[in-house]
Amino acid sequence: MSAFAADLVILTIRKGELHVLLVVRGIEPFQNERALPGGFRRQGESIEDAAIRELGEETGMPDGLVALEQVGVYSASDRDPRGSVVSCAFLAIAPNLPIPVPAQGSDVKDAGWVPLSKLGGGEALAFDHDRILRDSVDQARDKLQYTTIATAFCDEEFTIGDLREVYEVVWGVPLDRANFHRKVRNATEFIVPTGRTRSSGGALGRPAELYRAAGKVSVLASPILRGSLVARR
Amino acid sequence: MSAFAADLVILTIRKGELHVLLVVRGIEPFQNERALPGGFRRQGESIEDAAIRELGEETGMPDGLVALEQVGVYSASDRDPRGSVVSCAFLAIAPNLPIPVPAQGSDVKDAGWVPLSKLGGGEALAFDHDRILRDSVDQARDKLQYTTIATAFCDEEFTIGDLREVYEVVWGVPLDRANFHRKVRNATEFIVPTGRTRSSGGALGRPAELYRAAGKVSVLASPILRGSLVARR
DNA sequence: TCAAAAGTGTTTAGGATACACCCATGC
DNA sequence: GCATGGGTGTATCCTAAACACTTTTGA
Repeated sequence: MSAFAADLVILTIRKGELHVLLVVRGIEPFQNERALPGGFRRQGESIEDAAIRELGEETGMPDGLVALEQVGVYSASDRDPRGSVVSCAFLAIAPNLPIPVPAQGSDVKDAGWVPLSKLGGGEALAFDHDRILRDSVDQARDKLQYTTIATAFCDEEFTIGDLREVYEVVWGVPLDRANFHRKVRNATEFIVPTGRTRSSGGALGRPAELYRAAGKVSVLASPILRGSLVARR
Repeated sequence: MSAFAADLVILTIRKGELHVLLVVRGIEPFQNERALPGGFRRQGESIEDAAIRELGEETGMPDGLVALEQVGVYSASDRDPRGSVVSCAFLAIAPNLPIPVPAQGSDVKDAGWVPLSKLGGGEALAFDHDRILRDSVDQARDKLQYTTIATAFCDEEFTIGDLREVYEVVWGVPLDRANFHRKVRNATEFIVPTGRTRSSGGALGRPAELYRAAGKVSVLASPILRGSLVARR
């Protein structure tokens, strides 16, 4: 039997740490084990449609909440004990996502945000999902450098501080505040000012200017180099 | 009916121009029209295995001749008139490839190298292969900037002039010879000298030092910026 | 000895770096 | 006022850019 599935790596930042959305499987194989959300494609569905549908069923995330990006296809013949299952992995990075709630009658028992630091090494997930998760996070780290994908981690409107937090959390290094500000401010086709500032929010200090993404995710003419913006002290 | 296929975008440089490997289909749908090589996955095969097998059958390229890289999955429900066919697209870039020869009994009538310049816009290829080709070439152009993939376009041993030709042909711009030389020579984890020089080859002038790739294709710490190396005159 | 291609030197300009220093707000 | 985070100024350093120059071969 040959089947086609989608698996999703949904990343978000919570309390200054990178989290991934995981489910606990309610059925065999790998019952009661943790896995990435995902499932089988149905007739007439594109694989992207299947991914969005499964995300909604298994975690309650509404359609259109996140933009999906393909990571790759996983088709090793031994990746699923049920037989030949080809899976397409998708990556999404989004801010302030709600606590997931599996739909009644779905194949999962539970769903929740798990900090990546709590998954260190080892065989933590079902199927080849450890590998898929690692590839996806690597892709996210690389893409921060040379694309404008970081804006997808933020709200519609965001401050440069919000954007910097994305880089710091995903890269795991502190960046120089002043130089980061200038770098992204001067980059073309990255962020555009809205003219508003963030008045409320409980944050201390001077209100920050608000920006929005300049357009679709694109390749940066001048990359945000990881090595060079790291703060020394 | 749902089926899973692989399509291949094989690029090479011939006479200073970027060429793609195309076939003429021998069966319906799109009989007698040009398409990318590719075909259906068989039981127990990974999708990569299927891609390599089809490449051999349809164009006579031996196994292991090229390293394949995933481009993406194409699964729109109307992309194939036969019904629901999910295709995974692969990209390979390689030097000095032979003239293709379709195997007897394969589904293609002919195979050959076609310069990209002869395909300008329009609906030149079967299925959604125009789209797949465009996405693949875009990916190759971007990856030249921030990965060491250009070495995959060259032979096992190559000169810096060979490497520069890859950039110039794929990007379609002339680069400053001297600055390109220093940039790639000083980049870490890109190229390593072999100590030999290229004596023969019919080329005029001083023999060039030979290099080989430093390792697997990786992300460059300092990207080869397209805009900045372009020669002005 | 001449043309052709490889490789190196050198000046200059612009951007990155590492800070120091102001600005605006809540308490 | 003062702590906190946002924003700007600036001296220094480093690399990219432009192009002249030298080296090594074949004819």
